[in-house]
Amino acid sequence: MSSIPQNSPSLSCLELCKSTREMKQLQALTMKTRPIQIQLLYSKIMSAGDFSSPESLSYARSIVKHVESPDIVIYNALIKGFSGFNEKSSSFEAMALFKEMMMKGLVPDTYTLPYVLKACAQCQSLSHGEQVHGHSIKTGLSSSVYIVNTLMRLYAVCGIIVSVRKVFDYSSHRDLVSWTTLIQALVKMGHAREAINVFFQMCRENLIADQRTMVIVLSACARLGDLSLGTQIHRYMHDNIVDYDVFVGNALVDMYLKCGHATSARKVFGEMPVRNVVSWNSLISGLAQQGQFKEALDVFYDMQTIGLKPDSFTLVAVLNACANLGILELGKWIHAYMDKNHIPSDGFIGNALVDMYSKCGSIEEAFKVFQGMKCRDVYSYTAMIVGLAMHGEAERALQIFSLMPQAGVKPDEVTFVGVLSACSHAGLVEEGRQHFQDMSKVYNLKPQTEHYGCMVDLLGRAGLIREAEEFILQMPIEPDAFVWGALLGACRIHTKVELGETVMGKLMDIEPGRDGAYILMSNIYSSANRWKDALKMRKIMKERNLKKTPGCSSIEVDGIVHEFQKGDNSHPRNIEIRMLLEQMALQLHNYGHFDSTVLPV
DNA sequence: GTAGGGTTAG
Repeated sequence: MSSIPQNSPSLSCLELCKSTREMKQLQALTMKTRPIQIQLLYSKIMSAGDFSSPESLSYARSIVKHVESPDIVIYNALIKGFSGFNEKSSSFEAMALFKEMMMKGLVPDTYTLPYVLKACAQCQSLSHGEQVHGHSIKTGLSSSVYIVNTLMRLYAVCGIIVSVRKVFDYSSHRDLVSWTTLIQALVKMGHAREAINVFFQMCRENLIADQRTMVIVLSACARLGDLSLGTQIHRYMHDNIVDYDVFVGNALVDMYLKCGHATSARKVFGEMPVRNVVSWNSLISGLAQQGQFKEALDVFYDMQTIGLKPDSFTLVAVLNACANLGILELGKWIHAYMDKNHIPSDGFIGNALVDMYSKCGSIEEAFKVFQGMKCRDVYSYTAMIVGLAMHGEAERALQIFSLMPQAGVKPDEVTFVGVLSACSHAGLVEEGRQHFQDMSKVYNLKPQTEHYGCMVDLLGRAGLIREAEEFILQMPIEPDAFVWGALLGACRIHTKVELGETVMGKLMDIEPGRDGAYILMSNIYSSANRWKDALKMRKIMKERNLKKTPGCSSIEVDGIVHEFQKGDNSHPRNIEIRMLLEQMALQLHNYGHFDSTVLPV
């Protein structure tokens, strides 16, 4: 390059270029004249840093093909450029360039390797990454802390925690980024407790965390749902004067909610000097996860009021709240909003939509969304199957299930809860048995108590009480209240007093403080005309002051949500509602329906 | 010119 005279006309023209387009024109001219100037031109393009689009990068790459001997600076710049896009083809290009430079005998430096490792990480290309790792050891570059950290990152995204740990343990230089990357990798792989231990170890080595470390540590606390730990970390931030930024604030809001402390979450949220859409999403979805659906919607309305545009995370959380409150109107509004803003009903949001429609009683709308989805994953299928089962459409639920293998979607444990409950509702004993068997034999899934409970329910409803009992005795895991409860339910339907009493004993051992079993048992006695015993059950419940599971329901009429709790008479139109309920119960009674749960209180 | 951050479903 030094051979080019400083007064070269093309160089001075180059100084005047203001855009890639102008440089392209100049390049067309120079290409024909002196090849060496292409390299100069190219260096200029590099320093202009116009790599905002893959197109401009490809263009730069195409120029390099004309350069006789590109140097390491050019390769580094190109590899950096291609590794800067979160796209597989770009990452592959970066890796190809790395190979190319090696073939040309150029020796990568401490800048090259982090760039190319970033590309490997982006497309989770472990084999390429391992080659680069090997290369770094051979050339002695592996002592560079940047290379150590990008190697750890690579193994972390590939999910190989052992290798992350190895690189960390064997490296002579570690900095805050190394520790943070290790902590992050552990959290990601579900070892949150260990991540926290590593954080404390880091503190013992007198390193002070910064915001990025704190965000990850807080996410570990959130995963653990450990409030006292989370609070301790919050205090650490105060003591070490770790400044809040919006990321830290969001992580705190999320942590407090996942630890079940909505008050602190709201306090942090309220004190945040800057909030973004993620802050709002954390609060809304966190409240919904805590079962505070109405509160979640109130926050959503506040967000609307300040004019902040919801994103797909917001919409998923709001749909979740709608589903649980049965607010079809708002759910439909969200759907319309999506259409208007060209948000496709795919992925998380499509699944949330299916769930919302089916829980709000619009099973056909749910089906429409499900059918219109471009890609369906196990969540989509499960939501649809569970929804159909809930609506008593067992045949259709099982039909959807049968489509899963050909779609290449593997059912999981929750899918089978849907499948088995569909069989149970439809009384499909043989089919249920088959699916239960397939669960472990074909799909290699371990049945959990929910699945055993479904089977007991299935057998029990069908009157196969003895078999249901044996089924429980043969369980490889400890039966819980769900399983015994299913058997007690069967005893109620088929008036099995003696067995009911035995099961009742088991349930009292497991869940002595719950009222459900007493109510069922009392109903069993009533069915057997043993009124005295039935009354005794109710009396015991009162005496022991049992924790009542509050029966709760809600309905939305003209945009207003009306919530009802068991024994709650606070609704302004309570009297009218009670009268209507009584009439309905009477009519049901006249039609031969004697279920005590619908009789007037 | 190099590395580490938060929120979503059945």
